[in-house]
Amino acid sequence: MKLPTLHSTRLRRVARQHFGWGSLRPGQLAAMRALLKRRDALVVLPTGAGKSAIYQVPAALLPGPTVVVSPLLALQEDQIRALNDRGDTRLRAVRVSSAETPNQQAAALREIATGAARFLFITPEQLSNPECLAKVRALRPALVAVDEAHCISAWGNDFRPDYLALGQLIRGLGRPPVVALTATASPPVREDIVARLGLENPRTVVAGLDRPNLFLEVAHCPTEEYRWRRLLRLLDTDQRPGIVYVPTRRAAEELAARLTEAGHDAAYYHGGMPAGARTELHERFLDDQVPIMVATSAFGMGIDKPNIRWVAHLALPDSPDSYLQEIGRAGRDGSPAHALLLWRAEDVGLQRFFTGGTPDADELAELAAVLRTGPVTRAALRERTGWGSRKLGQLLALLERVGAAGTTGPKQRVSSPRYAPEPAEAARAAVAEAERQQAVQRSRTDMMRAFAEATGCRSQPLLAYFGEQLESTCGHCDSCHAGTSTAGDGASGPFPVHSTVRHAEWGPGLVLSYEDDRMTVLFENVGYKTLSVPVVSEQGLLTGDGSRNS
DNA sequence: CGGCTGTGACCTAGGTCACAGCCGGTGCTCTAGT
Repeated sequence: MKLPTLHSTRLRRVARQHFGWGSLRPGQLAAMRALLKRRDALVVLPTGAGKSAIYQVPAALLPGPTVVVSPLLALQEDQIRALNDRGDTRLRAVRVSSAETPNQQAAALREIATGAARFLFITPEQLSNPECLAKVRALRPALVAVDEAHCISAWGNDFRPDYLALGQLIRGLGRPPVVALTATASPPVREDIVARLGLENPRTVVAGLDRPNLFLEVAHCPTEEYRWRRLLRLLDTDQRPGIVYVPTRRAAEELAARLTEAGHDAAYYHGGMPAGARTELHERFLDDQVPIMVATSAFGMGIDKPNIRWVAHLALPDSPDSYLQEIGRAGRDGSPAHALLLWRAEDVGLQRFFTGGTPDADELAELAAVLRTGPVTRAALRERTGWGSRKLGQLLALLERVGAAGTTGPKQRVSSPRYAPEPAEAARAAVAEAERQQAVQRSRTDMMRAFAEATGCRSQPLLAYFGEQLESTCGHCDSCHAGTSTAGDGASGPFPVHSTVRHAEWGPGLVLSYEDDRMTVLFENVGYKTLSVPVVSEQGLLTGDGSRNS
């Protein structure tokens, strides 16, 4: 037997003495050791599996403060409270955000500088302020933890553009080791996180995507009335509490009212509600005061509640990524829980809309031309073009992606890099890039629909999407219980799983799985595709390059 | 992309149909006025 290393021993001691954790899981320990050795890490673990510990334990041993980048202020408050409630001065956490006055912010930074506090919680938006970045850099952080790292991929392109600049901002902090943490990340999302954050040879820990205590059930609903009746059936049999996900704010309000009227006490939650009401509902839900929460996707990030008994979807989610994230909130206590997807073909239209349209090539060319005149701030660009910050951020992100824009200098001004393409060419490339992103997003929705329509074991294709192979049928889905799951074990084809292949039109791709006579391949440029193995073989659609990725 | 709502045509009464227009998720931050 291998002797524990010095690092492992120190980590276990801190975990026990400062956090009261008697044992560490192998995945946790591997990531912690990497961080102590100043190596980057990428951690994909379900919430509640001890993700936070992975940065908190090494943080207590490193010779400098830890900066925690976290997306939601409410989530930060929970995390800070959890640390400070331990009453351990070596683990004290403070925050810099719009919720603090300038005096409070200065006091927080002072506490870190004097060693009175060890964790600084912050948003990407704060770090993108050059003055703030310089102040944090002066604290000489020893570690940066990026929590809910999938936001980089999910939000960076349009919704919260500062997420895209995070890699650049971390370099601006002096580039300490970085750990990215998330609960779900399919292969392209992982690649995006690694590329965007500039992680170098990260220690990657992925575990626990299969959840044996979670019963997966899917029902196609021909009508809205049928969907309603199926939901009522769930409410008649299953315990509380549970979450119903709906696609729109209006649906959340209307469904909660209808359920309450039908005798099922329900509340609603969405992003359009006042902050105070949201906080109160969140707390009431955690405190078992809300038996049924009807919500949009705004509800859930950071909800670490063990006893959620079921999660129902009253629309097809936009991707297996969102789906797994949302159903993963059920049954964290290990007791039986239920994930019910009630979908209609009509649901897809809304997702198509959310994917967005193609940006205007003329506007992209105009912006690229402005950037060639010299470095400008985003504010100046907004004034000059008259576009909103959302739209500007979206166009800049695309231009940056094709090498026609870059952020430089301590003032974070945007300009055209040397050897940037001509504006017309940059616009053409940016439109192509936007179309590629949309094709990938559409293919995610296609995969979600394929999952819903599948007749075999549910878990096998779902986990295959995330690059995990389940050796046999799962035994905890509707198909397995109905006996319709075909034994998919050993299904194979002309190219090994996880090998790289090439399609004449679609370019390079990664073989994810085989099921019956079909195979799923993830292509860089067009996203996920399901192909017929006989057709692939007979027509020689794919060529392999013999390499195997891990 | 597709569902929902409102409007007008139809032609002699108010139900039916076609069609245009609108709407739809996720949160940070800063600022002005109470």
